[in-house]
Amino acid sequence: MATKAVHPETQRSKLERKEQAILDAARAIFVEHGFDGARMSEIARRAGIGEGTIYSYYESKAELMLAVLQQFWDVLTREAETVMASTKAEGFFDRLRALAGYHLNTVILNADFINLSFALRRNNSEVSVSRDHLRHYVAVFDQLFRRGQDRGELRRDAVLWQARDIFYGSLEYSARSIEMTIGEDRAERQQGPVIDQIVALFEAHYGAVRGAEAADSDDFNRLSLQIDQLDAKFEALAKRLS
Amino acid sequence: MATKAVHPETQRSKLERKEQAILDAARAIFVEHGFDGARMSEIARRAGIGEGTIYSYYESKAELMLAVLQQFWDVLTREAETVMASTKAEGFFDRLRALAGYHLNTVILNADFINLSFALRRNNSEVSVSRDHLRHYVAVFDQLFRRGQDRGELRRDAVLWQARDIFYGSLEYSARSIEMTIGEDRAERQQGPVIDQIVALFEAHYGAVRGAEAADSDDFNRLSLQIDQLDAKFEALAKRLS
Amino acid sequence: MATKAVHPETQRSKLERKEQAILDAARAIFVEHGFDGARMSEIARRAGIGEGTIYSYYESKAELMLAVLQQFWDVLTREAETVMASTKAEGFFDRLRALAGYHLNTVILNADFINLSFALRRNNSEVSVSRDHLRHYVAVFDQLFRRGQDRGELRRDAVLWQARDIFYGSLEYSARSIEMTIGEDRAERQQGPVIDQIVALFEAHYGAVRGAEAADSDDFNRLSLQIDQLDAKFEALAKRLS
Amino acid sequence: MATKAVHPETQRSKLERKEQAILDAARAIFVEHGFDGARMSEIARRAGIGEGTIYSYYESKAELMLAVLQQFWDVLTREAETVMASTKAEGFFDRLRALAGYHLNTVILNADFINLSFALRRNNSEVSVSRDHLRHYVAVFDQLFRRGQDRGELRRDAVLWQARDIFYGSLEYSARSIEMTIGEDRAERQQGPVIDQIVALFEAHYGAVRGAEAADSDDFNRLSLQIDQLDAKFEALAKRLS
DNA sequence: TATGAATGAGCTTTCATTCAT
DNA sequence: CATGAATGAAAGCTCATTCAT
Repeated sequence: MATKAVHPETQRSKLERKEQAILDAARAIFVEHGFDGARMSEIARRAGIGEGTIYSYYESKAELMLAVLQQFWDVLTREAETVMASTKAEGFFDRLRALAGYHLNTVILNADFINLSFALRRNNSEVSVSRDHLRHYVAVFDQLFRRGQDRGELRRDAVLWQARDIFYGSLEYSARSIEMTIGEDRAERQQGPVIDQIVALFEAHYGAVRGAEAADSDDFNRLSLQIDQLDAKFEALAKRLS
Repeated sequence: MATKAVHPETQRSKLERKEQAILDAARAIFVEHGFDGARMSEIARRAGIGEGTIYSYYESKAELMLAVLQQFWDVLTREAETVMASTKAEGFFDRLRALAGYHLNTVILNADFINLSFALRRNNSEVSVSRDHLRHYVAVFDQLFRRGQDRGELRRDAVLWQARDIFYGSLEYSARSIEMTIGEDRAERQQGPVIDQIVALFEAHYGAVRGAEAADSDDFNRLSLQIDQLDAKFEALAKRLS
Repeated sequence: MATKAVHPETQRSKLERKEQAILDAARAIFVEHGFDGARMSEIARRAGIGEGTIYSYYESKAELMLAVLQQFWDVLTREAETVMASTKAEGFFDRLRALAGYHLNTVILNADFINLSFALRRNNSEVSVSRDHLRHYVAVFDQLFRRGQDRGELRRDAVLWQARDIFYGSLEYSARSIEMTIGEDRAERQQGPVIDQIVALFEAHYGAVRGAEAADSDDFNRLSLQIDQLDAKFEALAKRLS
Repeated sequence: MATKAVHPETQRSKLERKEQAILDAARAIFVEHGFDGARMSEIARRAGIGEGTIYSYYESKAELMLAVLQQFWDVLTREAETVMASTKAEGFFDRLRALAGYHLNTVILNADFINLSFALRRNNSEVSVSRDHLRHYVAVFDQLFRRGQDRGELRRDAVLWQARDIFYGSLEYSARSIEMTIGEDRAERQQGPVIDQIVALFEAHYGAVRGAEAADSDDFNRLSLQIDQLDAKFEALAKRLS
């Protein structure tokens, strides 16, 4: 009886293992040679299967690439969400630090593939990654940022997409610098200062005005408040329209 | 005698014109189809010459690509230097604003080619751009930043490469967002807020701690920024309505 | 006991049913896509069996094709013989009419397969139909013709193979014309005139020279033929009008 | 000066020679292995050129096949017309004999290619010969036959397409028989009797009733005349409608 | 015996590069 | 130098056939 139950299980898991082997091999070869430069035969050899076998899993080279991209971004998104979920700190900047840490590390480790991923967005019409993957991934930041605004830790007038570009743009360029500057092993040591920098920058720029020294509100502050209120009205309007 | 002197001049300029035609055609085709997707025959046709002729200027497709990249970054660097040279303002943040404006605009206009340029860094071993081009280009920022520190406008403890990554990373990601969000013509309007944002961010984070006399200016700047943000939201709203 | 006796019977018939399913599926697919265009996997799917199973019945694609051809011509021959056996008329021309009717109808119904069958004779060395099938099939005509000569209904000096070629050649080309000209359902109506034509032609050309008593019949036949022709023209006219 | 005039001439004729070499090689290989079985590399080798060169003359294998078919039928049609034009005899049956002789000989010599040509009509959707080639070719017969009717040598009530099928069908089957029966060299000797046969057959069956013995018109003939008149009316009607 | 996943030889087609003119 | 016809290596993909289950 057990045999009967286990058998299909084994079959399926074997297929899944093979499929994953193909994906892994494909990713490695794609990263190494780019999409056009990668040869299906080499992917097959690396996956330890025959050339034709790939085509019973994926209809074409382009579709294989798509599957690799899909899985990559799915995993990334899930991990980022896990990191957020398992961060105990409640404050925005602590959580931002956690996210920045995860992202920077990930970008450094997967720099080549992320680069390839972006490159395909432009050139290759058939493999163009649906931007949804990326959008889904950065949604983690978006959620965190909005929550920070709701909690009063961040300025109400901050524009989300600008903050997002600053966050991810800075981190990605920093990742490249870290990669380039150093060999592989010391890369981690450099990440601390970069993250501190980014978080500090967000604190300085996007942090809500706090404490007494800011409280000696004069005309300027009143104006600022009025603008904030206007801003809130806008947001409400925008929401009603969408 | 004049003839003898002029003739080679004409010859040379004719050759140079042809070479430039090849480079222009190559860049257009490379951008449109990527490196592997571009056909030498199409480049030749676009340049108005025979297929074989290209090979008397460049030894191979890879070398042609290299030449295109070379020229592109050289022009960019020279333009950036010109922008800096022709900016009359002496203060760091004003000059930074000028540089940011130039860079953002350039990145938006040449987004596809810059992307291709980066893509080749990884994938294609034979066309990998020597990083020197880029290093040369960002030297403009480096020089500006160091001068800011020397003049006492920036904190002495700021780490140059981190600041540089934040500057270029933020701008590049913002450029992508602007591109994606908007059609072509209104892109310029969006650039203002983004630049304000970046400059304000540098001011807040890297600006040397100053006395009370700067407070007024600070408040003004913050208000200005808030208004800019509102403006950006307006634009977005207007777009959604159209 | 009954079980024991019946069981192998069932087994055998099951196998035979499966084999026939393969042959039927193969014929359909071969006709639809030609020999090279047909895929074994599609034949298997259509036969409702696994891909590999075909190979326990036929060693290769070529052999399967051969079996299909074999069966096809065997069935044709057997049917033609049955038609001859069940024709009560004794006179040559009546029997010829019966054979012509059967052949024309068969060729129309199996036009595509017969075409494929002929095509393979030339092209594909491994599937070349042994000409014996065909020879066996046309033997029905040969026998009939010789009997006609023996009975004194046909000229003694007629050359058998020439007559045979005229008979089958005319019918096959007529079948093509009928196919092309008309949709499917009305094809049968057109067959009458064609058969009349051929039979009349054999009568006029191969018929033994007879006495006056045949003259009446001859005239009748000619009138009948003329009317048939008119009928054919009617049909054509009717079609053009619809 | 001569050089200038001759040079392009040479160029063009060289290209044309190469193109013809490709067509010849293609025809040979297609005949030998069928459309699917033929390899482009073998065609190239036989034409004495590189593999890729074919593709600067024909876009694909299918198009090459089409060109071969095109040329083949064009040549055949032109030759048949030439034969008809150079036949001095005016009588229908003499001219028919000339056409039959040409056709039979041609079919024997090109049997394999004609077979392939027919085979493609069914199977291969992309190479299906437009039936216009064939229609154009048989138009020679059609014209001849109609002229025979006009001249009163042939029955008015004869149906053209039936006569055509009998003519070409008989000849083609006869050609096959001749081929099969004999080696190559003696084939010609066999052609005489076959042609005599066919012409005699047309004379007996389609020849207009002549001479006095047919003139003792009785009721039958009157009926026949009436039918002929009916037929003429029909023809007029059909013409008015088209 | 039946299955269908796996195989890999072999196909057409593309295109950077060469070279006779 | 300029040309573009010719080249042929190389790649993606198909499918008859095999074989472990």
